[in-house]
Amino acid sequence: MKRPTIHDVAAAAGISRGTVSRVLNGDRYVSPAARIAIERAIAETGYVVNRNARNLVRQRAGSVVMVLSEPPFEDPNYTTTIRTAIRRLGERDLSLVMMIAGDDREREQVLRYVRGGHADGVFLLSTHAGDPLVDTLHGAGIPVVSCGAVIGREAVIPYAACDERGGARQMAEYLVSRGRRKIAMITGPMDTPGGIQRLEGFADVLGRKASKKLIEHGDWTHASGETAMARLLERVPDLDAVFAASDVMASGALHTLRAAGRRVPEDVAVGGFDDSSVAISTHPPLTTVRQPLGDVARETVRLLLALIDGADRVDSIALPTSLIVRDSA
Amino acid sequence: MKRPTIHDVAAAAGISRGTVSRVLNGDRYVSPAARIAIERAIAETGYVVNRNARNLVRQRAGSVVMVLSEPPFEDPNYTTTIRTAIRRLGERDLSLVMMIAGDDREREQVLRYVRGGHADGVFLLSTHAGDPLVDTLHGAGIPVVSCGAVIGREAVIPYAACDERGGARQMAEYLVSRGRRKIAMITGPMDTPGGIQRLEGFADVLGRKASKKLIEHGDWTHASGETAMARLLERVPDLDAVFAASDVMASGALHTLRAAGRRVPEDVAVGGFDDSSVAISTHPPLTTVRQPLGDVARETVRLLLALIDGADRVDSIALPTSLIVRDSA
DNA sequence: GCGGGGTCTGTGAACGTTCACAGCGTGTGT
DNA sequence: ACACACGCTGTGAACGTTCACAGACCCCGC
Repeated sequence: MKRPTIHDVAAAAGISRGTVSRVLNGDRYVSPAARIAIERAIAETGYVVNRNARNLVRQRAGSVVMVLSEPPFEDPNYTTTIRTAIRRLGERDLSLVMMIAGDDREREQVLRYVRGGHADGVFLLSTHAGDPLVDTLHGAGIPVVSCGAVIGREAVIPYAACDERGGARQMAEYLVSRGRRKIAMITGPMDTPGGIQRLEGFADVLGRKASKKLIEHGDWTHASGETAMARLLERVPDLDAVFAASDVMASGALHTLRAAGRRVPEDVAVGGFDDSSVAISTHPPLTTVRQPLGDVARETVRLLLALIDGADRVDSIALPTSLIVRDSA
Repeated sequence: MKRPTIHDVAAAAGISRGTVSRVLNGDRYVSPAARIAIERAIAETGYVVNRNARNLVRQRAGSVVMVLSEPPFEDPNYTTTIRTAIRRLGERDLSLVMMIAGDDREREQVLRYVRGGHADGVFLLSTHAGDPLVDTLHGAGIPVVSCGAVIGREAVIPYAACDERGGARQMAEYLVSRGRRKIAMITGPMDTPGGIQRLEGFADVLGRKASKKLIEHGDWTHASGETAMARLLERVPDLDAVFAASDVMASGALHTLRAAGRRVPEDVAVGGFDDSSVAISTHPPLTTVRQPLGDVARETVRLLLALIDGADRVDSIALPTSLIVRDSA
């Protein structure tokens, strides 16, 4: 009934537990005979190493904590990121513990958890500028990386992200190439990398034509896309294209455009960002920018593992996006 | 530099480590004087209990593993479920470890993890009928619950879920009450509770009018919604309503209907299920059935905790859904 | 004054590993 | 013949807790 320990394996194989530990950890210096005897004993007894004991003596946690900030919006992209992270960490026998840092109490909990040595590293997700947790975590002397840049802390928290700015440039260039002349933009919140950098990319291409009149700020939600579009139409009734920094906001813009009697894409072209599940649900389907989410997650984990392995610094990385052309532009 | 241990706290408070352990675990039988001395020492030293040591001696894992099956589709609902679960488990100082069981290798990994005593309980998510993991996990003698019923194992794996059948009934009744006469349905895969039970609820209301001609099966994807709708239109050109078992499939149906020149809702009413983010992105916005995702997750955790605490059986529960009326029906 | 129950405290052993160390053959170079 | 490295193995100590036990103290009733 009791779970077999390393002693049981040693006894079954007729070898000392030290040698069993050695084969468990892939040490060289163990004779072929001993190795196969032990491997058979492990199979027979169904032995599985006790992580608590191992981590206790090794002074490690054996896990990485992924910290979700709680944004007011739903991000369907989380699942891909989580999946990928689990996979990559699993290869190194690290488990992924999830935590939320939505309010102060939760931030305190995360901090205690990390300070208590319960994690070997921290994986930040969608953390916004000024989050108090960032500095305290970094100060705790534990490896911290972020999936997506942390605005204002780009230098201190390594990250992997998609090339937000380049992606926005792709979209802006595409709209221009299709002959659009008055192109507006609905940005994300300006304390997020997606909010700031997608606007930068837009401005890179449009130059002085990206006037303040043509810019509205949203908060990633459908509703904010609707109202931003309404304001833009009021200010610039003859605009012929709009680039929303997310598909969800683009779908909001579509609603407003339809209500105003504008045809898409004939009168107004609409571009989105993310290539989320919403992109193909709208009418017309959205031309959008796809992020390589799996790759971004994989790279983020790679950075974290490097830090855990002792690297004293690693370089952040931006991965290229791709333009997905559908009917809206 | 080194993390303070219980010995350091004991020394700082001038009390033995046994007593420190007692206040840590809320034992009665500790004098007020000792308690405050120790509490101050804990605060001063910044002591946090070492979970590995604690769990080692307690023979527990201190965590619950959430197992994601890998379905071919994206489920934006995961995040809500994960969030809620983390919250409730956190209150009991249990951490949430995520694992994926998409292929055999991963299932093996989950099994080893659980068999190795690395988890105190298992939280299944979106597991489909016939998943080999279910029986082996249950056989491992560890508490297992599921968020959403596991088809074919309802009796052995306790679960919390929304009232799928009742929700479908709500939608069907609503369509009938609006005067619709030829109502078709696009179901989910018939090895999932959402696939089976939503069809049952539909049949409950329509009775013999729910003929085979009016039923098509999808796989939750947008594309499957499109093709299912096309087949239905071919078979029953004069249908005046369609109920899709998910919003995503409903959005696929909308595309096909539009391409066929049908107006929604004038010619054909469309109903969805989930009230996901796509429900408000479509044109027209979807009338749909909302699941109380947070409550479902909370109840699932409650069941799991009860089992972990030693209950030998708990009762599964179904939570009521609500009809969200928008423009599509 | 004594037994006994309740409250509180300290101590030793255990949990299952890893790691450093010491030891033992066996072969190899001098 | 001797030293020495090399490959391999066993052993004891440690990691930081909890838990059972034993004992000290105090109060109460007789």
